[in-house]
Amino acid sequence: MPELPEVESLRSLLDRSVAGRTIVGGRIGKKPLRRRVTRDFIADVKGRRIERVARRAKYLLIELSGGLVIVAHLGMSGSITHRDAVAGSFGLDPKHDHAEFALDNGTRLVFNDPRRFGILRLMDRASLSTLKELSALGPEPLGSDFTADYLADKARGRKVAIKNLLMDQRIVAGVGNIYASEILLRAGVRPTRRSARVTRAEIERIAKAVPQVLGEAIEGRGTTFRNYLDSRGEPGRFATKLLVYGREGESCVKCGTPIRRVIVGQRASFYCPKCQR
DNA sequence: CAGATAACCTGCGTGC
DNA sequence: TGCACGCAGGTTATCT
Repeated sequence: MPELPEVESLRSLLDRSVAGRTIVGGRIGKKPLRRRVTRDFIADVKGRRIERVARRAKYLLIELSGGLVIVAHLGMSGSITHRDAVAGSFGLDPKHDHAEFALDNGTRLVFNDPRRFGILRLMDRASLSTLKELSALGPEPLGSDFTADYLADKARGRKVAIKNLLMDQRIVAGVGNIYASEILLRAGVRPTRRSARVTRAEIERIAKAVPQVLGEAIEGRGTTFRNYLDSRGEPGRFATKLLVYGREGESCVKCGTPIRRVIVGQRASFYCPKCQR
């Protein structure tokens, strides 16, 4: 479920709550995650300290002492919750807990993912850059190398719909289905437009909207559209700020025109036919 | 090569 | 209540 803002919110919560703690034990579930088989690496992380929690695109990087790092991707339905010894399961079905790390203060980190599209693996920090999934990623959307010039260059000659271009992690890393619709509303561009046909002025508006929308979502601690919860079991606050996503038939907040829903690249997309051309 | 499509999973809401 | 169906915030494999 999570896109960049949800992962970044998780990162910052975890960095404050578990950095400095030592992993004293845990367990890895029997069912493998679908995208990457998770071997039982509890013995390898036991006794190591969590130095910091970082992020690259939608990947969470839990850096451990001794040069190891736990790479986690939440897929469509994953979450990582930080629970104390007496806390419940945060409403998550324990049968989808795939990993649990016990910390030296009696709390634990739990990776839960019903659909098992996520990734959880342990690697050497030094070999992180060789990880295929990470090395293919485009620039961070909140970084200085994601610019209108860059986006214009990537859009040039491309027939793919602009919304698909924004969701292509090799172009820019972190935009997912919800925020792509929100970004294009703010930029005033229909999601179906072929990338090569998007004008320079529109590209500039999109390049500006990307960090704006993602930044505001991070401030709101992400979006809870259905049931996503952060590491404390709390929903994100950005859901109330979604202006088009999930609002088919509702009036556009800017002009009152009914919001439309179309499928672009197999994904539901929402737009205002008047505000977006 | 770019682009389109199917596939990987489980759960939930809807309508009959 | 049960059941079929459509839908879900991601990514990859496999076609044309």
